[in-house]
Amino acid sequence: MKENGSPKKILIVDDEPDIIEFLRYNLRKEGFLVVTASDGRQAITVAATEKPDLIILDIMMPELDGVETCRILRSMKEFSTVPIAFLTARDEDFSQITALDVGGDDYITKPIKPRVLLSRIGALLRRSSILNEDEGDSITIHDLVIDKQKVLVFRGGETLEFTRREFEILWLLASKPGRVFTREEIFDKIWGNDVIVGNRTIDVHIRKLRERLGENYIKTMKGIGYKFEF
Amino acid sequence: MKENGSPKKILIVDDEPDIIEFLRYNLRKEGFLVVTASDGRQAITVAATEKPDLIILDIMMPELDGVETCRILRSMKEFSTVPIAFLTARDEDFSQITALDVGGDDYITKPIKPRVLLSRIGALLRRSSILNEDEGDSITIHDLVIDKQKVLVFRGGETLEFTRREFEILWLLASKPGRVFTREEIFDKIWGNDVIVGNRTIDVHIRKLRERLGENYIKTMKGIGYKFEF
DNA sequence: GAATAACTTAATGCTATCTTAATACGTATT
DNA sequence: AATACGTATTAAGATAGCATTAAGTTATTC
Repeated sequence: MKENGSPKKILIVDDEPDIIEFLRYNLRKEGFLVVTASDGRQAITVAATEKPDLIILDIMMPELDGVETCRILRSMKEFSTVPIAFLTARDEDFSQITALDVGGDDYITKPIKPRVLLSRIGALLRRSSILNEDEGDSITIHDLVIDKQKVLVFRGGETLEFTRREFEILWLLASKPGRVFTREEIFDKIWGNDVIVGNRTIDVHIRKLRERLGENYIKTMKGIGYKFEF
Repeated sequence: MKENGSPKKILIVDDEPDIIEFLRYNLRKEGFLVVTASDGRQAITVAATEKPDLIILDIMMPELDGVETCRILRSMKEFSTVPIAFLTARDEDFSQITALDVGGDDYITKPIKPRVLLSRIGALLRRSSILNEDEGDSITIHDLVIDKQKVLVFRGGETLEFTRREFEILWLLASKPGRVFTREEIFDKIWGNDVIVGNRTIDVHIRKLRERLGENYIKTMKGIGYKFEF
C-alpha cells in the first residue's frame, strides 16, 4: 500500500524488544519511518522531538502505562489529534473501554498479524485530520494568509481565529481555489468514513466561516457544492 | 432521511442468513427495496432480473466469491456503472486492494454499524452523477475550455457560469463533439432511470445553454437529437 | 467538576434552479 | 395550402437544496 505524501512516521512504545523489532520490521517494509520508546516517560520525550504521525502504545508497561501515557499525550496540544492505537494482549480487554475513553483511536490485540496491523494503521492514518498532514504550511490567496501551523488567518493587519472544523473546511476549500467541492467530498475529507454527521452541519460551519471572513470568499454552487473564490 | 425519487432497490449478497436479515431490516426501515442472493451465481441472475440500484457483496462466499462476482457484473453492460460495495470482516483486509481494483466502489467492514452502513449507501447512491465521475477534468474545444472541477466554462478572457443541469448537459455533449445524442440518451445520462421529467425540459436547458454560450455550439438535429459543434 | 467553548441537530424559512405548461414557430408531408 | 410533427420560447409554478437560528450535545478548559 503506497502512500501519496511524504512517508509517515510511527512511534512504537513497548517494553518488550521483540515486539518492537517485529513491528519495526513490518512497518519499515511498508515504507513507514519508525521511532521507538520502551516506556511511557520516554515515549513522551520521543514524541515531542520526533513528532510522529501515529503512535502505537502498549498498555502494559512499567513506569507509566499506556493509558496514562495516552492521557498525557492527548493533553499536549500537538498530540491532541494524532491517532493513537493501543496494543493489548487478547485477554486483558478490560482496557478497551478505558483506552478509548482516554482518547485512543483503536486497539490492536496480540498476537499481531502483520496484514491486520497494516490495515488498521492505514485506516488510522487516513482518518487523521487535514491539520496533521505535513504538506503545505500556509496558503496565501487574495488578501488572506491561511497559516496551518498557527491555525490562524491573517488579513491586512487583523488576525482571524477559527475553530478546528471551521479551519479545516477553509483549508480544504482554499487549497484548490476555484474548484468546487461537493458536500460528499467535504464530509469525506473532514469527517472521514466513521463519523456521521447530519446534512446541515456543514452549512452551519460555512456560515460561521462567512460570519468572520465576510461573504466574498466562499461561494455556494447550488446543487453542486462550495468553492473558494474572491 | 427521506429520499426524493422512487425507492432504490438494493441487492444484498451473502451466504449468512443472519447478515442478510440484519441488512434487510435496516435497509427496509429506511425505505429501500431489498432483494437478496446467497451466493455469487445466484447474485448474477437476481441482478439481471431485478436490476438493483446498488449491490452489496460479501467477499467470502462459497461457489463464487465477491470479487469474482463483481468482475462478472462489471463486465455486463447494465451493471458497469451500478455502485457495488463489498462486505468484509475487519481482518481479512487483503481484499481491499483487489476489491477496488475489480471495480468495487466501497468496502464496508463487519461488524456493521447501521448508521455507518446507511451513510455509505447514501453516499454511493448520490455519487452517480456526471459531476462526480473522476474521469476527465476538462475539455478544450474550439475556443472553449470546459472545466469540470470548477464547473465553469472559459472563453477568451470571460468566464461563463452554468447551473448543475446545464453544465451536465454541456459536458455530455462536449465530451464527444460532433456525435449526436438523442433525447433518450441525454435523459438517461443526466437524469437516470428513476426521475422522469417531461420532454420539454431538455429544450429549456438547451436554450439556457445557448443563451450564455451563443447559438453556434449546440446544434439541433431535428428528429434525432442534439450535438456539440462549432 | 463546573464553566465555557465547540460542534451538531432540528425546525423553519427562503430562493435559485428545475420543471411544467401554454403558445409560437418552422419545416416536412400530403 | 393545410396538416402534422417536432422543437423553441416564455413565463409561471413547484421543489430541491441551502441559509439561518436556536437549542441540544459533546468536548475542553480552568
